[in-house]
Amino acid sequence: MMNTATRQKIVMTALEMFFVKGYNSTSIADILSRSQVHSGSLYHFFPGKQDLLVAVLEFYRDGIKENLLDIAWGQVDDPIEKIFALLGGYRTGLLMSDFAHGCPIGNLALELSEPDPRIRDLIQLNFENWIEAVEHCLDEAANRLPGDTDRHALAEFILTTMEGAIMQARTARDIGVFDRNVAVLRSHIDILTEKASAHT
Amino acid sequence: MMNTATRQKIVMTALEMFFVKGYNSTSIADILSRSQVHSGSLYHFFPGKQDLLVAVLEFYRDGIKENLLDIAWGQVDDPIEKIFALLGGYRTGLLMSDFAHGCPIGNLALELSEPDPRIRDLIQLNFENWIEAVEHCLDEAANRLPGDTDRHALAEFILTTMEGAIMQARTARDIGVFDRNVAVLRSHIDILTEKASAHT
DNA sequence: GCAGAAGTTGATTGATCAATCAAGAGAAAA
DNA sequence: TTTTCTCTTGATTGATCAATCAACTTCTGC
Repeated sequence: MMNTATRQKIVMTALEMFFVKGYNSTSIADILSRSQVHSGSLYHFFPGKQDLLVAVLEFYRDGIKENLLDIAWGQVDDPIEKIFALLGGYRTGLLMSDFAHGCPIGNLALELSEPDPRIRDLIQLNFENWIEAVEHCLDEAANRLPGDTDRHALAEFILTTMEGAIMQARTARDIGVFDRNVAVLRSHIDILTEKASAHT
Repeated sequence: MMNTATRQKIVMTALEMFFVKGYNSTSIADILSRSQVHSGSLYHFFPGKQDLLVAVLEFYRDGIKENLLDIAWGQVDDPIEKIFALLGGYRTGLLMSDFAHGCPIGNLALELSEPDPRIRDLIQLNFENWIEAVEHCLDEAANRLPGDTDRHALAEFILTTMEGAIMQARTARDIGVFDRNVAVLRSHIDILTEKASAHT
């Protein structure tokens, strides 16, 4: 796959606009005017709007480590604190954007009810990568959790908490909802670690 | 507010289409052809598309008890089981619609990032009513929970779990994700009730 | 029965949408 | 230099969008 400067500019612009305004509400004309590119160039690289979304999701998938995990985990070593640092990254995103940025993938997941299979698979893959990263943290902390803990299910549940907490915080425009949700999750994980340490 | 047969037919059709296809992806023409109503009649009752959405959200708000809670709780007395019966209702909706129906309000909440204040307030109100209903269940079961339980925060967390679980289940088209999420929530609440009973 | 209000019809409007395409510029290979 | 391929330009297309409106019918109060 070629990657000229123009192509990259289009993908970066589309990424931001799809994630803030949503896919359907972002017009090709929006992307063209924002990125200072003409329609012919866009359609030279992408057969249609859907293919542009595919490129955006592939770009996001390939950048999850550098652009999300490494930033959130720069200062953190403890695997369980890494999980909450990740959630804290989304908290910061909410506050800094005045609740405009939530979870890019979550927005698309609900907006595109009957999407192109390529798109559904990429959304699913982005979820799976996120879950896998959290699950890896839980694996690192396995000795602090009860032996029968289903760590994959717990990682899925942490994604669930993040997505639901963002949804409610954005609607209420109140970070308190987000914080209370994370606090309940924290208490659940605290209980698990206490249980595990009591059994040793 | 008047409520002719035509007006109601429009609201019911819009309700279903907004909730399945989303607001932006549902055109007025879609609603007109499905409801067998002509555009002049629609615009006689509603100044614009946004006002139709307002009417839909008001209708949903007013019907939450009869159309959601009473149905889910018909056979259930135990307050904690009522909560899981409510979640089971969404599970059934997912399965029966082949993952087309999720949570109507959740979809709109993420789709409309910068909505009309009336619309944002109505979405928020629908969330609050749902949380309040769950919180009332928790209040009924207060003696089975630890004394320091923040029941409002826990009710918010249950909404979070429901929304996040639906999002993931729809994306994966797999009810297993939903079930695992609910199982983790169930284990959390079980731990709380065990804790409370140990202290008496 | 009559007048005015409420509701209906459906062709039509202008805006905006995604997408097209012919013409040409620029770079690279021969 | 000539040829070939990649990339850019921007006017244009037809489809679809939300919304309008004047003419018409039905209902309601008197």
